[in-house]
Parts: sequence; C-alpha cells; structure tokens
Amino acid sequence: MSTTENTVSSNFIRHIIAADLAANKHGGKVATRFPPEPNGYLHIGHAKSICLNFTLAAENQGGCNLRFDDTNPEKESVEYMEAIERDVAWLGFTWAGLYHASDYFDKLYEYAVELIKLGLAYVDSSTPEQMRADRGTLTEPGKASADRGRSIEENLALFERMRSGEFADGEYVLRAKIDMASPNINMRDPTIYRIRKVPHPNPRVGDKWCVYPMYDYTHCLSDAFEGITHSICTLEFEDHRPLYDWVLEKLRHKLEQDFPWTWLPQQIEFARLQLEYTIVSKRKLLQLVKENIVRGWDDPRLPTISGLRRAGFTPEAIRDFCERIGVTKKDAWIEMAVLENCIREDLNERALRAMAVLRPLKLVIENWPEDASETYQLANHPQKPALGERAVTFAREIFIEQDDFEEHPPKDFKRLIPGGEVRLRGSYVIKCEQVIKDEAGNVVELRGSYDPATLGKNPEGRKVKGVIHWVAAAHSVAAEVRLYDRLFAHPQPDTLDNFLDGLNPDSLEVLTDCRLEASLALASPETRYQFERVGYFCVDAVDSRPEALVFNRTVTLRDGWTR
RNA sequence: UGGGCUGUCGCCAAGCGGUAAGGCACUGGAUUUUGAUUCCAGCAUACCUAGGUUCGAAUCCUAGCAGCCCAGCCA
Repeated sequence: MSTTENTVSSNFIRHIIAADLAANKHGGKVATRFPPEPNGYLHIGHAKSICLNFTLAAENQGGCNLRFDDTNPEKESVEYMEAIERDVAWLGFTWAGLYHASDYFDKLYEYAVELIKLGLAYVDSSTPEQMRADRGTLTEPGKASADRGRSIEENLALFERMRSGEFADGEYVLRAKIDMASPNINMRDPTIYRIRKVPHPNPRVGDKWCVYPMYDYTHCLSDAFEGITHSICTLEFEDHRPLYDWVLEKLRHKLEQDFPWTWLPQQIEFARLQLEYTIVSKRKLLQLVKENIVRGWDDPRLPTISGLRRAGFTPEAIRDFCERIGVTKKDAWIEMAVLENCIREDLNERALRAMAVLRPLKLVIENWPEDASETYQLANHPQKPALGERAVTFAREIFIEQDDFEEHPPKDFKRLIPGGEVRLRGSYVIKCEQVIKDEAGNVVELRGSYDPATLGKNPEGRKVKGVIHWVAAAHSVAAEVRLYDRLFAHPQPDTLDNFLDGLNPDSLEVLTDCRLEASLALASPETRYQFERVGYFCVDAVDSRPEALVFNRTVTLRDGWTR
C-alpha cells in the first residue's frame, strides 16, 4: 500500500541468511564481523563491506564485531587501528565487540599443537625458494617436502623451539598437511605459522611471540571463537574456502569442547567495489601518500573514508551509495556519477545556501549612491523555510563571477553580456553599461546600472532570464577555496601498467582570491554549504581558521547547460 | 590448456519456470529570482552464443564463447 517505502534491493547474501534462518542453522542467530588488517586507512571499498556486515547483522537482530586482523606485525600499527575505529564510528556503526586476532595467539598456538598431535601439521625447514619449487604449478601437482614425514613428537618439539626463539626468521615454518597434489594450490600444505622476531603493535602482545599465525589459519578460528555465523569476504578468498573449512572441520572437536554453545561459521564471498577514476588498493593508496602525490591519507581527492569526510561527504551519503551499488559476485565497475548523485541528493536536502564568488570580477552600479547599502533576509534553503534566513547586504561595488560575463557570448548564454540585463540573486535586475579592459585586453571591471523597480518582482514589458550570484565588496570575506577534481584522468587506473600514468594533473586547483558573503565569516569546520550555482563546499577541518577560511569543494552542482 | 567464480539496458541491479523491478546516466517537456531542485514522459519483444526440455525458459539441461581470481614464510 505504501508508496514511499524505500525498496531495499535483495541480494544473494540476504537470500542465504533468510534460508539459514528458516532452517534454524545457527540457532536463529546472525553474527558478522568486519575484519580489517590495520595496515592502512579505510576506503570506500571497505565502506561497502562495513555497511554489508553491520546492516546484515542489524536486520536480523544480531551484532557485528570489529576485529583487527593483525597477524603480520611488520605492516601493522596502532595509528591505523585508531583511524579505523574512528572511521567505522563516523560511518554510523556500533560494533558489538572490538577484538584483535592477536588476542587469540595463545589459543591459536594451542590449536596448532592439536593439529600436530592429529598428524595434520608438520614443521618444515624448506627455504621459501624450495617451497615455491615444490608447490608445483597451476597445471602440475606439487612435491612433498623431505620434512613431511617427520614424527609427531619431533614436530611438537620443533614447534615448541620455534616458539621459544631458538631459530632465526625463516628457518622453519609450520605447515598444514593436506594434499600436495590438490588442484587448489591453497591446499598444497599451506604455511600456517612463520617465525618473525619482531614485537607486535598490540600492547597486550608486545614481544611475547616470535612465531605468528598466517591469515588462513587465523581467520576461520577467530570467526569460530567469536561465534560468527556468516563470514563475509571478497571474491579472491573463494579459493581459500576449502582451507577455511578444513581447519574448522579438523579442529571441530576442540572447538566444541571450548565453545559448546557455538557453531561453525560459513564463509561467503562477494565482489569488491571497483570505482571509476580512482583507486581502492591499500598498497597504492599508501604509495600516493608516501610519495607525497597527495597530502596525506585524508586528502579530499582520495576515496579513503577520512578523505571523503574532509571533502564534505556525509556518512548518510556513503551508506546510501553502498546500498545502491548492490552486492553480487560479478566484477563490476561503478561510475563515479553514482557516488556524486548520492552526496548531491543528501546535501541538496540539508546544506544551507550561500553566495560565494570564486573568481571575482568587479561591477560598479553607477546609479547606486556611493555610501548607501541595503540588507536583505534571504532564505537559507529555497524549499525549506524552516531552515531560516541570513542577512545579505547590497552596495554600489559588487563582485560577480568572471564566468558570468561574456563579451562574446555563445548562443543561449543566459548571463551578463555588454548592454544586457541579468538578475542578481535575491536583489535587483542590473544592466551592463560599460566594459573596462586592461592593456592586454582582459576585462578588469564592469560598469552598470540597477533597475529600482525589480526588487522582489519581475520587470514589466521584458523578460530577464539569467540569474547570477554576487557579493558586495565591502560586505564580503576573503577565503581560499580548493577545487578538487577526480584524482585520475583514466577511468580504470588499476588496469594500467603503472597506475601513476593515469593521474589527473589538474586534480587540485587552489583559489586564494575568493569572496564570500559575510554570513560565512563564522562558518565552523566541517560545516557544509551549497554555494549557489557553483556546488557544495565544506569548511576544511584541518587548515581553515576564522581569520583565514578554507573551503573544499565536495562536488559541483549538476550542470544541464553544455558550454 | 589445473582449480574456483562470473556473464540481464551505456553503468549498476532485481528476477529463482508463467511471459523483463528499481537506481545512475541519457533524451524530451513543465515549473523555477540557483542553467540547481522538483515534476511529468521516454529509455532491453530482450536476458553471452547455439542447441534442447516444456503449453510456456533470463530462469531447467547440453555444448560453446568471453571475463575475473589463484603458484607470499601478505591479508
């Protein structure tokens, strides 16, 4: 009956969960987790996973954990962990529990010992080179290492010595004993523990360990420890699912002993987000930051959560985007227009309007008295009176946008031309009487007149089509405005041999001579506005100061007029 | 050519044997003191291809074709 319900699109994971619930598979429970490795900042691709995991749990009265997948201390740091927590919270989600895979190291070790006792894991002294050679190829089976037949007792002793620090990095590894001839390379006796004599960033771990478990071994068990029902990850882990299930199945008896109330989790894979004209790879993002190609992880040109936030995106827009793009197993490239539409739609509703002249051109209203001024109360939002009004003052000398005057206008140009009339937004209709140029022929100033009969009403006997924004010179404040454009000129920089070749050389233009209407003088950091006829802007959270305002362009307004 | 996965409008995406939802983009037109917003209209006889089963197939079967992922002591 309702015509306003937002049609939440179905997806294959929702189907799976519905079926599991119907079959009472996990005692009617749904528990998920978002498991980032703290080796970089979160980006829009993570947002897709975050939204998926948290909403799936919430839709089914379940919880979603935030779990740091911190099993590789060489790449991870607390700085990243803190940034991740901040970003997930900013997106609007509350985790049921906050965990670290590293907090499971004791248990994980104990389970590894169990695997050895079961004859399902062995300590191998092969070098990385030897292991690679023994692994075989995509079409040929692998060969067994000489250590594969080591006795359980010997494996137990060696693993204990690995743990106690007797061996150097790389001297030994612990491997699962599965099948060197498996067509699935992940099953050819994967390494599950390696020696790394480095401290761990988790303060509760510190330098306690010098052997660290690998992802495949750690992840499935961590899921089981936490009672996760649906372990959602991206497509590249599809080939790892048999290993995920193998570990759980072999250790099932121990899990059932330690967690008698729980169940074995199931891994479900979906396609990761691919967004045109940008990059969502932590490695490449890190490179852009390290090489100073951008100004940090929160550079507004980056698709990081912190970059989007600084650019002026709202959590609501990002969540809306994640819902709209859907969840499937198909490699898909999302057009940037979808993201842009989401933020425009949100900001159109909530951003207060204001006038800002980005590239000022002086216009003197010659029939307006020297020292007179007039103040209007203009609506903060044309469709929402409830959002109030602000005062805007008009005077003899004003600034208009350079783009809004054309000496030789193209066809259908609706703005100001020599001898032509245009409406000043919220004020009078004015006419351009004279164009003043410098020696080089550049237009440096305009002289004009206003029609006193046009305030709040249309002139009689003629139509004035154009409306332009303006600011009174003496009633405006200076500001720096940063115009951001897509970071890459190439739609799929990821597919290039060197993704840096796809960079857009004009991704940032800094305008230092902008004039804003006076009401903006008090704008506080992170406040978002629509500069009428120009776009949505946000006060920069890092560099803006009351006496030196800095605005970032979030996105332009749609422009149906093709220049 | 080993294994795993995918193929519905320009880009996403519903659909699960009963005769192609929706969003973005695009194109018209209306309203508008933002060339914005809003509104209204249009936009796949067609679902990778070819066969087959069926009264009926995007949905089932068979054979192809195309694309993506995997040989870290990364995740």
